Amino acid sequence: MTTKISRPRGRPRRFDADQAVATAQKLFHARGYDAVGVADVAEALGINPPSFYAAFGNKAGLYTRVLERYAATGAIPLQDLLRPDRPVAECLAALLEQAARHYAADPGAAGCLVIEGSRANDPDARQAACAYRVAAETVIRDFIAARVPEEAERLTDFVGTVMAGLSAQARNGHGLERLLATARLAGQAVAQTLVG
Amino acid sequence: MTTKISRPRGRPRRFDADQAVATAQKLFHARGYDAVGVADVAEALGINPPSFYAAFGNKAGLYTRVLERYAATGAIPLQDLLRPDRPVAECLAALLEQAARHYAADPGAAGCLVIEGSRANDPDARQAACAYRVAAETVIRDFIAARVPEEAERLTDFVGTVMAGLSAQARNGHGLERLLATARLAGQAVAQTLVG
DNA sequence: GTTATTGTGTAATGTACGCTACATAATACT
DNA sequence: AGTATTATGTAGCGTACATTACACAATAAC
Repeated sequence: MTTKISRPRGRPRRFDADQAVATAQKLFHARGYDAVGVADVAEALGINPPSFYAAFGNKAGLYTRVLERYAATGAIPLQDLLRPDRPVAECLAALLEQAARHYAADPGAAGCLVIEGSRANDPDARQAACAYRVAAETVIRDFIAARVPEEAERLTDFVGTVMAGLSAQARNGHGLERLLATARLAGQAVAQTLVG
Repeated sequence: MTTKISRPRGRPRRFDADQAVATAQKLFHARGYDAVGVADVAEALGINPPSFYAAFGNKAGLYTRVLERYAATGAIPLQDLLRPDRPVAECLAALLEQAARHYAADPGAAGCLVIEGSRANDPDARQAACAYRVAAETVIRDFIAARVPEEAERLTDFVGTVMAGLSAQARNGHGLERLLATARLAGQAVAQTLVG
């Protein structure tokens, strides 16, 4: 007995929607939301625009699917890095290091999908990406506030700023070594703050 | 005897080109290169597209004029901040603080014109902005290398990353206080590096 | 005054993009 | 077999944008 529910009614799709989202994610990550056209996505999937719109509604709809997939599979695992049983400074330093590795991992990508998506010209896409960015910031802020409440705002802003900077520098061509060196320096700053 | 050279030949312009560049700078700074259309600029200037193209060639041509003006009048004065007679850490901290103040100064603006322009979708505009960004990085790197050569690469990357992050956070709505707090924390990290 | 030169205004062109109308194909249900 | 349902393919619509053709206006040189 497999998990396959009885086949749906009409003509079957010629393409897999989840794989389409994965392909679109690569495109959006490499070129940014605005620079990727629906025609580009359709061509990459080997389908025509109507099939695309029947499956995803519109371009922004596809993007929300991409963001969901990124959050679920591709994003930095905040919950694993920000552990209540380890020093706050250690966790934040690990987060910054992980960000550096993450942004340098895929040479075809350009920074963080969410951070860069927050700058899209399309209002719908921008708001969708911003929501994920704010959510991530909230997780970080809450983590810090539970342990060092008086530094939560300042450290959250600092970490967020450095991550945005790392994403930008990854887009500017910085490789793993340079990003990592920058992230470690920032991590030391966090540690210094939490000691003083 | 004024500086006015003899009037040019044909019909005089109805608008002042330099003031037009200033107006366009505001638009580009507030909305970004891609989001500002030629029609927007023309409307803001009270002229029609042909007058615009006669004066500036094309949209990218106007943008190069805007960048020149920004570098000459609106940008952060690197030469004043990076002084050979003061400690390197002090200068870099002052630079970061100045960046925070700069990006928060105009609520209508969105970050650094050059840094944000480096992300434009239009290749011509992007390359033009990137050239200014690279030039600024070179000034910073040379300044550090003349005093602390072994840290020049690392500190330049760190300062550049934080500035890019500050510009992004300014776009995200961070005000002067938050940007300044972040910049000061980063400045302390620089000082810490140059002591250790 | 005439002519050459330069800017302006109207109106349009070409192109790229998001999106869709419509006829047709492929499948499940009866 | 027949019908309802869903997807596909062709082809196109509407819009926004950068850019320009062309006739006309304003000025300097002669």
